[in-house]
Amino acid sequence: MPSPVRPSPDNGDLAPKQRVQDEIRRDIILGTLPAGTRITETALAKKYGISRVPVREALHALEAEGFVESKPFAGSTVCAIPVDDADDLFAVREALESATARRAAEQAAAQFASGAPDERWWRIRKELAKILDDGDVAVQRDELHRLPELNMRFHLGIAELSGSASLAGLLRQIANKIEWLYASDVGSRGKQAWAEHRAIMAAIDAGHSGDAEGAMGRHVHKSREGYMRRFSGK
Amino acid sequence: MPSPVRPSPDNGDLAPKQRVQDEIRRDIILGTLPAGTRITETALAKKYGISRVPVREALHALEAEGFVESKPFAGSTVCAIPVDDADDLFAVREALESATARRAAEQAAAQFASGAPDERWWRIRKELAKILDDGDVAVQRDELHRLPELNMRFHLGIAELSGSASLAGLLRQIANKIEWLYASDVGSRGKQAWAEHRAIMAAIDAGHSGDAEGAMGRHVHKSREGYMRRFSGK
DNA sequence: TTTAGAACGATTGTATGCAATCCAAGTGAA
DNA sequence: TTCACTTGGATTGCATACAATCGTTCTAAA
Repeated sequence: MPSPVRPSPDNGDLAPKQRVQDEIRRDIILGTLPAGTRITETALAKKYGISRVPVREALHALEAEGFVESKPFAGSTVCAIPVDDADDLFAVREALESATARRAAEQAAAQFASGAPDERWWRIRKELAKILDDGDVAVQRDELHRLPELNMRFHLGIAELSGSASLAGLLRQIANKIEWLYASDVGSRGKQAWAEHRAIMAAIDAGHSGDAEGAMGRHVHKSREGYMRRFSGK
Repeated sequence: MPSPVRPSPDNGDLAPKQRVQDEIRRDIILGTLPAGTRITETALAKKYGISRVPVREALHALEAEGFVESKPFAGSTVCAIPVDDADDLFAVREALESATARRAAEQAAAQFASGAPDERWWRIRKELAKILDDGDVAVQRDELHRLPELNMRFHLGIAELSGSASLAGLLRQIANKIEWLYASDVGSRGKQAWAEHRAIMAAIDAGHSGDAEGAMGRHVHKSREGYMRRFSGK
């Protein structure tokens, strides 16, 4: 049996490589490892009590994700927060998520049309339902610190529902960077943003691809404006 | 001295890991390794005469790029060509490259304004000049098979010129997938598309960020329409 | 004092060996 | 026949050992 409750997602049963990768990424996003920090495989291996090999693979993956930069035979350093790219990243995200929402709606329509229920589709759909419920509870109880993670899982879930692995992969990358942009100011995207998720989900469930695309586009656009207003002062 | 001419980019002096990674990606894009092909580390290690470790890292990188899919303890398989995602990938690329072109123009303006010349900037700018010249020569001689690679290098070069590592990284990912979409039909994007590159470069050099953004956006949009017309029959 | 050059330490890159895991074929009894 | 179980092979995941490379520092000569 898994532990009944996970206060912080420790992922104790994951493969060491994945565990280390998630841990380092988290440390970078939360600022525990500030930009410019030098990272060596040996030090991390000792810290986590494992060999260099999984650490090495984790670091390479994080390099592909844009969190660390490594030079051959010279070690890795933590990249700078892409704060200058914020507006552009949001622009790309807007195009990307509009597409995933529309495709998710198309998938939903196909799902209800054909009599053959797709196991995978229903699993994701049920998970999204739970995410929405959890978010509503969090809003009611004013536990806004839980929203960022739930928000990310919602958007990635929609991407999964779209059935497109390449779009979902791209979104994962951008979502990580945007989470990094919000840094420690995590609890501020607010209740209004969360409320919009229900409308997006409803449009997808109804199979209204145009509505879903539009709702998601406006939703992301508001996020973008909110961010730029608060952080960039524009 | 490096070999004077490289008929096909063999990259004989790169690190084994990088070499293998590029080779496998190329085999996948060109169709030598069709979708669904099973890939094992041992087989590749024997094929390239190296150990499993660099092969393993190359495969993980290709998984992050979306070319192969691996399951724990079960091996990897070549992913399917994301042909259904073509239109969406082009849409994302349009947003992305509009941003890189605008930022590249801003960088150019800053470059000419301040008296301090940036070594890196000029290196990339000179490389772009050479790419443009090579492309023109290829067009004049009707060697259209050379255009796809030059085209990719031009667009990635503009991204480098933008100075944004995160945007450049995203474009690399999308560009790989789009090259995959064109598959073996590589020589067909035509002379007209290439001619537009000069106008984009001129707008960037002039520091006209709006013009650069617009020209690049229209350029990519035409590519998108061309692709969808020829391949998707829409 | 300055500078060219060599030697050293630190770090990554690669190779090999072993452990963990999964899948499928085979085996036995109901 | 069918189904549960075992068992074997194949494959990846990890640990350890060694080789290649880069920066720096120290030295010695101009």
